[in-house]
Amino acid sequence: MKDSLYRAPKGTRDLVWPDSERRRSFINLFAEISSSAGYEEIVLPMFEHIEVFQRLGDGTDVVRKEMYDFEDKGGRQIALRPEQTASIVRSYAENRPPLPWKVWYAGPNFRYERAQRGRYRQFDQVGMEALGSEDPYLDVEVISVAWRFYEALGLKNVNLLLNSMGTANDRSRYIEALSEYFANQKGDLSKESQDTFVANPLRVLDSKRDEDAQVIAEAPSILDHLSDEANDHFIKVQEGLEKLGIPYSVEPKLVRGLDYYLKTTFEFISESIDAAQDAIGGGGRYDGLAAEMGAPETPGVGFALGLDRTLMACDAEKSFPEPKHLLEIFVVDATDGSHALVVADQLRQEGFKVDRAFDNRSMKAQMKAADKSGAKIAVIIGDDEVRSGVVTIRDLRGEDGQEEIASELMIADLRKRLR
RNA sequence: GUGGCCGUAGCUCAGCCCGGUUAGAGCACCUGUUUGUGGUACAGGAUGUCGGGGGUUCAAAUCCCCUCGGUCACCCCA
Repeated sequence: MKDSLYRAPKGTRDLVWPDSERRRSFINLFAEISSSAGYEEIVLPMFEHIEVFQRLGDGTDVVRKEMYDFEDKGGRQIALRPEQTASIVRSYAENRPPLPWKVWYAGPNFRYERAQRGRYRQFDQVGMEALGSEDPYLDVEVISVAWRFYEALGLKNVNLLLNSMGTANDRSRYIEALSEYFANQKGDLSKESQDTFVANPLRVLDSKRDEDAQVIAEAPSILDHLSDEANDHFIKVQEGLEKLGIPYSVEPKLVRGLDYYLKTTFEFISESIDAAQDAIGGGGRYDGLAAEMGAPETPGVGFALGLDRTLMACDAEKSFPEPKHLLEIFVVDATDGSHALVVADQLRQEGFKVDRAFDNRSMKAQMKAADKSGAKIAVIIGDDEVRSGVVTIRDLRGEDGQEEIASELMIADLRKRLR
């Protein structure tokens, strides 16, 4: 079967229980926390016209080489979404909801790249976006929701890295200064970084290669290129975080992968993940993006968290544990299975969580199944019980206790035991 | 896209370097010891085209090539 075409495509996988349920709980928790901050859920298409994502900038790898794009039967150029911020801004431009517009989302994104642990071709993100305000405290709110979410998951070793990319003007002045610097130091850069420099000078700051460390360490800092406007904004954000007691470190070399960020950018790093993929979330402000999509100038700020990576961090920190089966009752039928059919249905209608075995297996086999199911109680029905109009109720957890109860008293008895 | 490692039963893996009887172990699964009772113990049982294709050879899980997949690192990102 391993060589078969009938398997999940490269970079994808099936989420089966308990992972499937843990994912759902994760999203539910995020929904609860973000909606308590006034964010409403938005459900977006999983694919868009490719132009929507090309707005992310052709200097980004997400656009250059990771796009899952194809032509549909109507000849449209379509791309599976590599992230959801672009779709949200597109939705904003299209629907023009009243401002401020605060939304949260959860769902899969797609990037065509080489898979490895914590990096898949289809991967889930949860995130939120707030459009319509330039208030630096909105940046703080967005960051704080992410932070409180990590806390709610029980994560302790998360670091918040903070930076500012300045205004559009600051950003391009900085890129100029950086380009000039790197152009002079070119000989000391690794070959890979020299290539990166041509495509996107900012990204050189991201290099993890030792040979680049020296050049990068001495590179000009964005913080020296901030206008008063951007600098005031940045200071307000830091003050806000301090008011909330959220620790952060300013990281002037933090360059996020998407080109649309202005002013505030941030990233959450897990210290617990023993892999290269330690960025578990990130975001920032994108005040220019709405105008690019044909809407009036509208500021925006938001973040996205990777579900898989965040759960990797949870595993490492032994927090947000896997769910347990919640089965309460297992019906064992030693006659022909018809009594289990009726009793299981009856108990389920009463609100109990009930399972049973099929195929007329031996009583021993059914008891084994009952034990493995995690049920607390076995309701046993055999010929004797049927004759006397009773059921045997056996406690599977504690000591070997079992007793016969008249059928009509079964529900009352089970309720007493389980509630 | 680049490089390293890996791919043997449902799962975790041994065997591969030094080709050669019916390819093994543990766990899980099924049956029995207990003809109506799980969790422990003991006994027994089923399961593999040794990832796929090609080659070398009298003979390939074992050697060579290609391919697919996984994994780790780079690139980049969640």
